Amino acid sequence: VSEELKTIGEMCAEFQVTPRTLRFYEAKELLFPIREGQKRLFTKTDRARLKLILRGKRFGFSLEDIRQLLEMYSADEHGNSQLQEVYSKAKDRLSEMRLQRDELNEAIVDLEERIKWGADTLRSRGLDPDSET
Amino acid sequence: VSEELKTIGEMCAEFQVTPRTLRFYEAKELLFPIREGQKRLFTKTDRARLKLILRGKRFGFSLEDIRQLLEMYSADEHGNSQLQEVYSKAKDRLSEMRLQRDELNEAIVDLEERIKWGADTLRSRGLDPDSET
DNA sequence: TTGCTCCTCACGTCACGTGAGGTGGC
DNA sequence: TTGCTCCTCACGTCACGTGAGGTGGC
Repeated sequence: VSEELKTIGEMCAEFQVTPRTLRFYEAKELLFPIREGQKRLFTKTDRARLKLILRGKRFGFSLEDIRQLLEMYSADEHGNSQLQEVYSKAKDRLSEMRLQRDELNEAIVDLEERIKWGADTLRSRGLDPDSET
Repeated sequence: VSEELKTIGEMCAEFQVTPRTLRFYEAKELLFPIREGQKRLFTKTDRARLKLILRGKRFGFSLEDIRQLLEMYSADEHGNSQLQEVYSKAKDRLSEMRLQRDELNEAIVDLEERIKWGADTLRSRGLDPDSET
């Protein structure tokens, strides 16, 4: 189809990243856009990989971790033990994320209390906590 | 009491950080250990602050963000306008944290699905997903 | 010609890691 | 003297941010 390849600008718009980030990922061998002279043209595969990269980053993986994971995905057909490893790493990550969510909830409650205290303190000094001044 | 003050080594053991990290936080004015000549002695207050620093970091806040939050927790001494400012910044942080919690929940659901998919794929290849090998 | 998007260096930043080389007290 | 812990530079690293200076096509 005519819209198979995307420019760096189109990629940035679609994935909410900067050009620097995409060039950086290419330098780190996470993406492999077609080179038309100097210009880069990103394929469907690049877009799929970028999606996984950004997701991996949200899960707290380093780019090097992600690069290895992407290699495993491409060696999908012959990589049983590799898939096992990714699977078990993902499970570890999941429990870490659940822990982090619980801590985050605690911290939110904690900060809410502190903010209430701040508002009370300001009011006790005759001030309006939420004034625009 | 006699165990009020802790050395950098004791702090590192208690909080699972390196000496470099504690010195770095002091340089960035997040911690204020007593200086006995060259040596540092960390107070109860430093320990309370470090706890909050490490928690903030797990939530992805920058050290500068955290420094401002810490001011909120010791805002008693500050003037009215200072307290106002810290109060409104804390409210900003709170909404960021709520956003982050929502994103984290999304990511958890996302990863749970992928893990299920991985387990199914492994089983379809006649493998036990949760084997120890 | 003017705008727009793209490019390549290459230095800056943030939060530390990691030696190098030295001090002080049991 | 030997170990141990502490210290101060100061360069290295990771994941980019941010100009500087230039190209190519509508």
